[in-house]
Amino acid sequence: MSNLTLEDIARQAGVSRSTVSRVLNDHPNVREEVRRRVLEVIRQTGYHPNAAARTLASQRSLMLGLVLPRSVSSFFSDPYFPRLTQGIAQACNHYNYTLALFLVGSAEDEAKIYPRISRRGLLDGVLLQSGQIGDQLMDRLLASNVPLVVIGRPFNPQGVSYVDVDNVNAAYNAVSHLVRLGYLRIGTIAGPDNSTVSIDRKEGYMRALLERGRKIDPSLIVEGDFTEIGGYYAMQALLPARPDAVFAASDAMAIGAMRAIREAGLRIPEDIAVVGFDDLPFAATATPPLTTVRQPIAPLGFKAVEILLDLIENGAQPPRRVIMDTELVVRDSCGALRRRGP
Amino acid sequence: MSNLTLEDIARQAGVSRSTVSRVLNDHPNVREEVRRRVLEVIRQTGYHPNAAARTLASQRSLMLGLVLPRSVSSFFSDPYFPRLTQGIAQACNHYNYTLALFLVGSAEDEAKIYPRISRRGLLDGVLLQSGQIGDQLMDRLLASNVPLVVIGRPFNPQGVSYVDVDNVNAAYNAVSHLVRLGYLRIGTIAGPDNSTVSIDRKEGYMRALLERGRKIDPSLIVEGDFTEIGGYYAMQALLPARPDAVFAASDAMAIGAMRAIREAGLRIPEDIAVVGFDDLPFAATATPPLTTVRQPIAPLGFKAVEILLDLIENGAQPPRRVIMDTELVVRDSCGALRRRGP
DNA sequence: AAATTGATTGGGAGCGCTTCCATAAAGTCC
DNA sequence: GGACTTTATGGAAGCGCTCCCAATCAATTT
Repeated sequence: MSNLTLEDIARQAGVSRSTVSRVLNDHPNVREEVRRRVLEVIRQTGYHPNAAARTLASQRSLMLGLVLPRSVSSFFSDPYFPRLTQGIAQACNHYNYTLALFLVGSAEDEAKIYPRISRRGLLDGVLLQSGQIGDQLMDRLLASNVPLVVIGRPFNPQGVSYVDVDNVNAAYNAVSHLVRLGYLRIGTIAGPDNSTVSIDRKEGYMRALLERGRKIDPSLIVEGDFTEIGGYYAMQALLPARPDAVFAASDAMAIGAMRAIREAGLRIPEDIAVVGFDDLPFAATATPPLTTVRQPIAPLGFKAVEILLDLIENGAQPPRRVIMDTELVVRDSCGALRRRGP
Repeated sequence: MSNLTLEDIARQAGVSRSTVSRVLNDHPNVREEVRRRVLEVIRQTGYHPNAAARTLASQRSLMLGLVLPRSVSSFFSDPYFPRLTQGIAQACNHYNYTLALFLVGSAEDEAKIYPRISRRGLLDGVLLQSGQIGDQLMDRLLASNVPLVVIGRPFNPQGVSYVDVDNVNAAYNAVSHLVRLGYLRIGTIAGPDNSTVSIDRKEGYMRALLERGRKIDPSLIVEGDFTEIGGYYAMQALLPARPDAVFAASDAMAIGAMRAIREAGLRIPEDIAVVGFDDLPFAATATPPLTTVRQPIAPLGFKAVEILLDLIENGAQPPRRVIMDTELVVRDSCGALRRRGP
């Protein structure tokens, strides 16, 4: 269709290339009549400026990268990531940026992807889902000087801009709620110990218990991997410890836990109460409906983009930090609607 | 870090720009010793070629676009899309392409996104999830002459390359299975009538019944929207027609239907058997485990990329078509394991 | 030994845009 | 009404790469 160039448009509109460029970029100082004439030619010819040429000349690609590291690339088994991606994509649309998606599936992928990310002239900035502790990717990106926003607090946050929710506090509130309802043996299905999310949520769990003078019983703490099936196995491992309530560090794990509880012939919440984390759509329609911590996943992604654009515009110093609020959504699975706390 | 250019590398290695370029692009006819010397300088300096300049000079961006149209942007509520995206991303990694993701969330988004997609010099090709019938996007893309592969048969497939599964046949097999099990009032929760997937699956449903001399009872056909909640409401609408089996056009809807059935105080599969479509991970862990049609979602995405690269390489004529196989996965929800067919 | 071939290398012309600078035209001021 | 701004436009120099073409030189052929 259009192998047209600025030059062609300029000729047809009887102006110079510069003027067409000004029109294209909404620069002031173009006579209204000229602007109209140029726009008309553009419309008629169906001209679209060449992105690569623009990027090369202006040194801005209007493109952001979203990197989902290997450790989380089981990924699309947890609806958290699609939601996040959606929020990010919305923000990109809104601010007229293009989103490049990098799913790191393997070490091999990582080797291939990294040069592409750090290649100059491709991305104006990078969003990185924080992964495992010890993941090299963040350090490499940081070193490459690309504007970078991390989603989820990195283990080593010096100089890094990131967005997150206050996981400690959120978990603290959820578990406190169980304590108030009078449960005595409250367990937790934590995430893998090598991520800050997991650590923070477990921390909140422990703090809620300790503050009420409860002891921490290690047999009531098991580790899952944020997936349904992981929660299922974790719950099976937890059952012998006879918990009367469980705080799962993700909704997916909570659903798995509920399946394990039912299969063991126990009732929710009468025998074991369950609280999750995320408030994904299926939490509300689970049987029974899941009490859970709502975190604003898509808004988190949206905000991350806004911060990234700020970094691109105004430099990365000082690092920006945004902590978003969570909310405990009380439904049936915690027994609050049936039981009275002390 | 690197505002280095080819020129700098050339100077440091004592060769010309051309030679460095040859090394970078694995051209033959570079003396082994020179190649090594150049690579060493590149390694030492941490040089990465500028993507925009490359694209501009070579007229290839090594970037593909994935467009998910508005009609499916409820999107991440159905795990189908994440899976598909994953398959596509894998293929992109494998073939060293970068993936740009375009989630069309609104009419406004579409207006903003379309120019970006058709802007020359950004994408070498486009993957489009087929959306509603009458969606303009495909026609516009087709008209813009970008290499294009559609995922899911488009309503008007002339000249279009696409990948799909044989939905008619897959549905036919699923419903035939229910017929063989002896169910007499087999209903279906179809997808919205404005997409080819829905039409094909409904077609397969009807064909399976008609071929066995059954009548089509319109009250046994209701429409969902491929979501869990849509399936839930559809099932509620279906209950008065007293079906003894239901074929849902997606697993998400099947899950919703099962919830509605349970809430009505009926048992699965004793009172109503359920069959889904997709075989998403949660199908296996549903209660009872869901009998469903497995379609190779990620491989479909992978294949779509391969076809697209073929189009880019060898031209779009003739259009390529790939239909992948499905498989009926028999679990508990259809009652096959308890009941004997005639 | 002259001619031909083939493998290497360098030079230079773009790719299609942005943006700085110079220039021209049109106001503005006392 | 001349000196000075302000506004609008064109020209040209890149942005950093690829790739064609010509040049060089060694190896091979006749």
